Amino acid sequence: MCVKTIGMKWSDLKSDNCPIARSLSVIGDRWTLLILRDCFLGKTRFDAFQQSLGLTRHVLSERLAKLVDAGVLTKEAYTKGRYDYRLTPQGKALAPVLSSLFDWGKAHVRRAQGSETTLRR
Amino acid sequence: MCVKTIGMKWSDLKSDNCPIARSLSVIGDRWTLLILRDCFLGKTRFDAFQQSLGLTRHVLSERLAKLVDAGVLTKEAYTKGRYDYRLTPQGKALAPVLSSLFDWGKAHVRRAQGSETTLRR
DNA sequence: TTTTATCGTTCTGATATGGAACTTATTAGG
DNA sequence: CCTAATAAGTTCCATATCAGAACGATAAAA
Repeated sequence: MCVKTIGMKWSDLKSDNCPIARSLSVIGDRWTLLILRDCFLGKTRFDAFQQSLGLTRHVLSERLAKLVDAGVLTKEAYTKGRYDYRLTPQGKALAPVLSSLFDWGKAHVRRAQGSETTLRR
Repeated sequence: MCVKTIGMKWSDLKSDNCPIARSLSVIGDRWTLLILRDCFLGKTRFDAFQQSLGLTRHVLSERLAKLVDAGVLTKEAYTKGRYDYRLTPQGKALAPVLSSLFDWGKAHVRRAQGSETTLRR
């Protein structure tokens, strides 16, 4: 199934023989799957992601660029300098991944105490 | 489905309302899903994971401890100071997650050029 | 008894992330 | 028309995390 490699780094995953590793090379970075979750929920804009997730603009910018580069999202200007990010067919094909994560989280991970903040800014 | 929170950090995910976010609080760290893949492939020991993945002992140690703490793996001494890590039922329930990642990677992520190292140490 | 294997911890330098301010262009309001 | 508010980043710096290597402690093997 998967072949042993030596001294592999996280950034080398994209050339791994294992499809799981290659998937993670695209969507395995911190925040990326949550960005995609928001995409499935209909969000398309930079600020919408940023406000929903609370990650920094810098990281969001990098993650979106990587997803566009990987063909998971498209970036289209709806007017000059403002963009919509939308799932490509390849991105939509991630539905089972998010779905299985949803199921597992619901069944097996209890909510920890802490900020129940439903607050909006 | 998921509730907006403000100024959320990665470490706050465990108290998020969204099951996907809570799943990622447990298995969303770098390397964690690859460690679990190896568990599904029958590996049980520290060095086996380390040699397979090439991550540092420090990070591996931390990830394993977190997975044990979360109830995804058990840590059992097979002799003093040496351990087997095995999937709990909760851990085995992650099979659909890995399966969907496998399918998506196989269908949608081409192998990049680069170290095709099938070498062993 | 010396060596080797296992399972870590510690140290140091590199990389990634968080937080905030700053840019540039675009609408919206008066 | 002028000003303010949005949108989508970029830049800067402090902190957190990671990679690489060395160090320890215990246990099995030679």
